[in-house]
Amino acid sequence: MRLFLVDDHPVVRAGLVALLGGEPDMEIVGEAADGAEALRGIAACSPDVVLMDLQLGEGVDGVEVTRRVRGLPAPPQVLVLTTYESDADIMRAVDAGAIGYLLKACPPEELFQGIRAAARGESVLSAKVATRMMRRMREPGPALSAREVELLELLASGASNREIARRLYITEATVKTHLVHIYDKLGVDTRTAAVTAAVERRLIRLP
Amino acid sequence: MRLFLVDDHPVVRAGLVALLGGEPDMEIVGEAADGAEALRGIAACSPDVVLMDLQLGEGVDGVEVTRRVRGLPAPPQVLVLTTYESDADIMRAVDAGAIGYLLKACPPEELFQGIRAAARGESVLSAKVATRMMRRMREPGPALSAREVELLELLASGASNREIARRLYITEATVKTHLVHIYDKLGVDTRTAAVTAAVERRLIRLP
DNA sequence: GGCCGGGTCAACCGATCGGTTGATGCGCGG
DNA sequence: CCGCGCATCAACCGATCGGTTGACCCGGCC
Repeated sequence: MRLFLVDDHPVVRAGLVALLGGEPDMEIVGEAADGAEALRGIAACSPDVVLMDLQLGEGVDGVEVTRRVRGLPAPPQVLVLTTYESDADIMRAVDAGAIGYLLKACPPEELFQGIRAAARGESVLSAKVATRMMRRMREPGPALSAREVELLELLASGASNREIARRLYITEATVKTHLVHIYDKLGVDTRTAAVTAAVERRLIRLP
Repeated sequence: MRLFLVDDHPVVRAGLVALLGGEPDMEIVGEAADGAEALRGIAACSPDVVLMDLQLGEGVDGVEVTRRVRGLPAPPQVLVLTTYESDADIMRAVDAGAIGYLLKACPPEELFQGIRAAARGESVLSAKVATRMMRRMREPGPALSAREVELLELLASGASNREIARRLYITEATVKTHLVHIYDKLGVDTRTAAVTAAVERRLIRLP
């Protein structure tokens, strides 16, 4: 089984080489520390599975690399191996064509089995990730309306209700109504908590 | 040189073992995946340098472990080795008694030299971290105190003044005084704007 | 010793926010 | 057609926040 590693941390790459070196059925045919290097290397050495970190320092992020890798002719499977477990990260990675999502905190045996599963074309999720996904499925996330997101962005800039009203050509009363709905959907009860919750769920993005 | 590793990621521990194993002057005398394990292990095997991750999963965080380690009789040097580079993380780690702050993304050679420097009692910072510190020094930017950053983090969680007071064991009056100073230094006039400004300037980091 | 900055606290005031109830109009789909 | 969600507005109330002034203690520095 031919593996390719993409991770900007030399320590992590060394760890994977050390761990996977003990598995006789696995062979590491290449490594990369950033997106450009990854795309070159993967095209050159045609691995079976790519282990992909989502955060790759300054350049392109792992999601975009995953998307491009999956766009290659006869693409390898991409197995995400990262630190984070936010809903947004998971959804974006899966959307980009990743076949699985493992956390770096997972025990080595789970990693080995995950790689073998990915090579067979089976999906694999870390226990914590799977739990989160299931919960999200069961509880259909209260989607914010476009208008509510619009308010949220002004909220994040620190605008008062009056300023929001002026910028959106509505009255303060309407702003307050929207805010109540937003608090409700995000499960918070202050404007500040709403902003951080929205940023964490990547509903809005700070400049 | 006796080293102790504290990191909740098996992959990272394996990587450090693999990398440091190639250095003849370094010997890894113990590892731990969480705070409690770390404190027990360090007390037992008296290392020269502890490599400490700041994020340790569910339990105590690395900053608190660092503080307690430095409180031991004849404590080892603690060298932080982590992924993040926000001012808040750096300040809290240094405040807790860490002698250096390296990023996992740094090249192995920088890591080796950093460990040797830490063992000699010299401070060491990753290039990126050092750059950030220098810029902070040079810029007329009004530096927030450690206490103010602490408030800012609670602010970002959406806590009210009363909650902040309770969590920090001070009164609401003091909280308000701090907030006025924070608004002043960040050039804003609402708590929400303070949070977004702080996140943009990487004074704090959202979970 | 004296100065200064950081951290702590107090009292006060007006402005704003959080929460509620209730209401109107509009578009969409069963 | 009628319900439902979305967006809009109004009035009200208590709680909280933003801003000010003034005060104390402590540690570092000149």
